Amino acid sequence: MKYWLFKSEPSTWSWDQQVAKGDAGEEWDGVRNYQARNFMRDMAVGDRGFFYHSQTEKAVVGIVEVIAEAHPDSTTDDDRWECVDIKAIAPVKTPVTLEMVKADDRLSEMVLIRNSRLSVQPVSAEEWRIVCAMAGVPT
DNA sequence: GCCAACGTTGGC
DNA sequence: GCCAACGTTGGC
Repeated sequence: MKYWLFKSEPSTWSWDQQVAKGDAGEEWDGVRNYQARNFMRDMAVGDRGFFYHSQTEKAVVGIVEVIAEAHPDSTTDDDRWECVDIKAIAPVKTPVTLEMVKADDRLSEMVLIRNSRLSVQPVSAEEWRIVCAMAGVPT
């Protein structure tokens, strides 16, 4: 099982909207970046991810699960772009802010910090465990 | 609202 | 294949 981080501006697609989709989940569409797309191609059903709000909140606010492997992005005819489907698993007890991540030396290598513009990113098992602990989420 | 970082595009 | 120009993202 692999771990990931999905970043979204809450004004475009928020955690609440994701939760409202329930177990049916939703496409993580609109990604137009090769690196992000390639990470989605690496995903398998059952992989877990953090749902991160950029811009206003800048925090991990929920846990999601991959429920469908990469497939063509329905929002474009351009066959270069693919996306996975994800569903909300649980909210975090405590949002883990960018500030908190930056303040923790163990998380200094997170892609969130090293490449802040990447919207879909891998998270190591170690990073997953640490951030879940900060968030009050059982692993 | 600004700016740095970065990815993409297009001309050569 | 290189590189300048440009657009976008996200943090501050």
